[in-house]
Amino acid sequence: MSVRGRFAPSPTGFLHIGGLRTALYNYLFAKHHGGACILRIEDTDQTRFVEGAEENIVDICRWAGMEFDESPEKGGPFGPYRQSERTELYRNYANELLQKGMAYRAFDTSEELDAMRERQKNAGIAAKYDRTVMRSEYTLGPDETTRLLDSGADYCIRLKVPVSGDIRFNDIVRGEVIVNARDVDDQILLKSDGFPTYHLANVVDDHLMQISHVIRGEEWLPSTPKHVLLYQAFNWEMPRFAHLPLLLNPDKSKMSKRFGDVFAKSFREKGFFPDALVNFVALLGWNPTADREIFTMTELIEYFSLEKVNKAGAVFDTKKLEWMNAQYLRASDAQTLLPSLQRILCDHSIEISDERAKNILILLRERITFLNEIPSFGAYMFSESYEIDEEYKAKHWNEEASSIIHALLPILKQAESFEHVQLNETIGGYSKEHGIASKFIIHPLRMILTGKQVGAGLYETMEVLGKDTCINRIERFLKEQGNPS
RNA sequence: GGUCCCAUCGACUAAUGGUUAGGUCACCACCCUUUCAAGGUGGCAGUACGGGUUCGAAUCCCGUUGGGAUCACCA
Repeated sequence: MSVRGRFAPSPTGFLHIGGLRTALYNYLFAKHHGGACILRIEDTDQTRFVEGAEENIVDICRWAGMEFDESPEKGGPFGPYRQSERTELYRNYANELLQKGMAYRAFDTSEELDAMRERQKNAGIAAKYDRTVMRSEYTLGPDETTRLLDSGADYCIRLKVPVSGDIRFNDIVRGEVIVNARDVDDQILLKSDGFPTYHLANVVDDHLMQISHVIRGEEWLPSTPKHVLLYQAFNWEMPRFAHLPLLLNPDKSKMSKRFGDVFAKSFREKGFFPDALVNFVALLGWNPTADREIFTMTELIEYFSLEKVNKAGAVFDTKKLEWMNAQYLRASDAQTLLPSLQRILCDHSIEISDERAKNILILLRERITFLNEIPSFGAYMFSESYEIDEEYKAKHWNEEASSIIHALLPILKQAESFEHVQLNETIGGYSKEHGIASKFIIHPLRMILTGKQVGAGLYETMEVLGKDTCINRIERFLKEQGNPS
């Protein structure tokens, strides 16, 4: 039987980084087995619908390098892939359960339900729907039920959970899980607005869409027994379950906005590369060998296995993510990065040639984490109005430095080549000839040319800056300093 | 609170009964050096606790403790 996985998010907001990892694991697993990964939108809660959420999910997954085999926009043999377009289906299946006596109608109002929970809380017992005392069709009887139905009263359909017996299933990452039916609530399957709840819709769709593996977050583990009961009630073959460990805040609670931005798009906006994010997130809860850190999507697919997924939750360490991004920044082909860099420069109203952008990129990328740091980190590359670090200047600009630079200027002007190797010879030669330690030359020069004490090698920097620019900057600086009065 | 899940350095993890418990991030030191990085070398640091089983336990079993998830006409 072929592997069919699914990512089934609810369009209630921007895609969470945890959601991205769930999508990724589904994708990696399906692709590893040469199977299909489908996207299904679980929009059965009309009250929580958020405009644009579905687009964001699709957009982010594509950005991350995942292309679904079947989806709302792409279609497929088991569509539609939006649950709100399948409501008729769920109603029919709910009715089937009603006929089989595996489900029943309940007429309680939310106030009555609240009161029930209040009573149970006061009595110190677990909150659970009590079909023998609430206004279910069992307490109401057939006549009253029919009368209520005819009068158009609101009702929902609940799952009739057995009063005793074990419910068990085998989870690929957790092993066998056993729950007693007495601890399982009579879950609502069909809401009074005619829409299904997650539980019904997800079981019906996973069956109809022939999903072989349900890979989802650990937060679904407690409701899985309900799903098992549903498969049994329909007499359907169960998919295999795999509940993924949670992504955690630094304090080990479920990763949330409390500790910063957790939307996948925020990481994109900050400037993380999709490959780096995917690489990092893949290694949160799974690791093929632990003797290496950098993997391409193709390699992740090749090595992925659910058996090696960890059980314990994983703290999301932004520092390590940043390190990884820097690794990608350094290892990536400069030519490939060029379009992104040009876009960033364009956003800063900087217009330079590809050739020059590439040189700057190669020069600076060793000391930054994000591509988008280049405009500010390398401000002196793009404008003559870069600022000079006063502290750095105070430290390295004095009479001696002044005379050195004055003496060096004509030499630089005469220099035939401004390639860094040549500059090394020219300036290094001057240094040797006059017995001046090169740092007494390099610091003042760096200060004048870049304004800051952090940056790439000076000769390389000068080469990229170009002879004219360097000479002009030195002359201008000397002029400004020379006549204080 | 009920139910369920989990437990190796600060963090991510490797070691599926036999290792001086390994790697990566972070941190510290040193080297390199032209500043800052990067890179290199080294260091700090862990099997939550208590019982079993076994010749031998991070690994299997039980308990304790701790953490987490979940208990909606949300997903």
